[in-house]
Amino acid sequence: MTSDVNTDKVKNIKTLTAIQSEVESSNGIALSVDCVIFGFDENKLKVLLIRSDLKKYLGKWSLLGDLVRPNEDLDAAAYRILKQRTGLSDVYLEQVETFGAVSRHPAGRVVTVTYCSLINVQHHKLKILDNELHWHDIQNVTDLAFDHQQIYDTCYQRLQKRIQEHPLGFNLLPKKFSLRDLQNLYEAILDTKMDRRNFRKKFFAMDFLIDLDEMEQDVPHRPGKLYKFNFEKYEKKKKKWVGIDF
Amino acid sequence: MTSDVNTDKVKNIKTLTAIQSEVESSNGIALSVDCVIFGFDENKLKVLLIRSDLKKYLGKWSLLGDLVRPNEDLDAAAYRILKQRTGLSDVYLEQVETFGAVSRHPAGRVVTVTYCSLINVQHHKLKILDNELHWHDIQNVTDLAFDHQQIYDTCYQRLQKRIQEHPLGFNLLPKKFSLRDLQNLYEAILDTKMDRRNFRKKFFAMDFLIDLDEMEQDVPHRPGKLYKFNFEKYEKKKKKWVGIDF
DNA sequence: AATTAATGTGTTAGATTTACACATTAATTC
DNA sequence: GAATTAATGTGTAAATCTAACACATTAATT
Repeated sequence: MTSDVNTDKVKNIKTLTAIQSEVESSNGIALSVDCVIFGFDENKLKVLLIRSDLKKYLGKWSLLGDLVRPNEDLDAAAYRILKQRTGLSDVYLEQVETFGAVSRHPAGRVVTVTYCSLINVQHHKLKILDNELHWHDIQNVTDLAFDHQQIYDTCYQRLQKRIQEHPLGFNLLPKKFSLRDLQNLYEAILDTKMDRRNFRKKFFAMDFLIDLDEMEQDVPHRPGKLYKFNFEKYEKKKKKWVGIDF
Repeated sequence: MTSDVNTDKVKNIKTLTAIQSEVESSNGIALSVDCVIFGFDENKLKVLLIRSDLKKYLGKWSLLGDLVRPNEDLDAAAYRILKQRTGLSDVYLEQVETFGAVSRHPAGRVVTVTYCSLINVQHHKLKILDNELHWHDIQNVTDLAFDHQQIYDTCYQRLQKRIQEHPLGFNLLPKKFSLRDLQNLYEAILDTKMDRRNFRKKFFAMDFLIDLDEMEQDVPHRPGKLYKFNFEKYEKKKKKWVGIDF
């Protein structure tokens, strides 16, 4: 790792100076978006972080973000960041929460709208050649720059909640996956172990998995069947709600 | 009702002109908060709305909101609006979502952070003397100004979801309530009918209700017992999570 | 004293969740 | 190529939760 923390290798990403001048010139509140980008690889949940380019946070990791442009919708700004950093468009993206404590940013008053994104690491592996941009294991995400630790924690909790109630997880997996892959994903995100038999029963009972009549290749044991998720059927049949439970 | 839509009876609420000048002078993005304030009265869920003070939306109702001040946290801005409009502090308040479509506000680029609040109508009944500020039945909330219909719908859906998983409802009830009151509340918010016996069984099984050994007064039938919610016990015992279910 | 309109309680069938055990398969090893 | 290994794949029984449903009780009213 280099310590050249002011490098700006990706075009159109604003530097500290740009943020400062924007905040000062506006004489008001600047608005940014920050993205918590999750991926899943080697049966581990990962998050994409970049070195902070602020001296105050030298060496610390931070989320990917940028100022919102004057004529840009919030979602569009988040998509722009994703596209710039991962090369991917057409990915899952959801707004989570807006953080606006007065002193959260050293350059001035910057309110940030945060997004959670889930991407399939396979699809863009080759795009990340930048030393300053890195996939981090979930376990090692501590002490981020700014208030990014709090933002990250919030987004991770949101992910844990949402993945139990919506079929988000498939955005993190290859198109074809085994039930073991799926269970590994859930175990990684929820940080728990589940019973293999009950897990399968659960998903088969939902009846949203399409059996592809294909088998895993190149596994050092009995290969499992491959499935894909039936999003069309899910959209038609999804639950209205559950019941009182707290 | 008067059509004097530019009246500004509450001090410190910015007018259209103020917003316009703020947006123009900032040469960037203005930030506001909007509050969806729910109340419960006469067994109906209500929402507090005010007449829009913009000519474009003459006669339409809108949410309560204001620009965020340069040195004000987002939550503080939302609390300020609540306090100004209802006289209440110490109320339930939760950030829901931020809306920032480029053309959502006629005065320029205004991004708004929206909050959902639940208040006990009994506690402040006397404060609302302003004709332009009104409790609306949930059923009659249509065609709001700006993008406030979308914001309201989002907050109402969030409320429906959250009340099933967290003890939010008690913020809308008197301190002492009967199980019938509680069921009426749930039925109003979720827009459904529930079986009285199963509803009681559910809440008794949770074991978070404290029997006050008091009875309803002045009811034209057999009075029911009064209860309060045991927040301390809830905080200690609340669920970690549920399971995969979609 | 009879009527009314609620509250308060219990049971049963069905569905869901949990815990748990054994047969099967393909790759690997000997 | 037979034995071994390390997975996948399936089934069942107990316990819990949910949903549907009926009758006795109470206080106010007639």
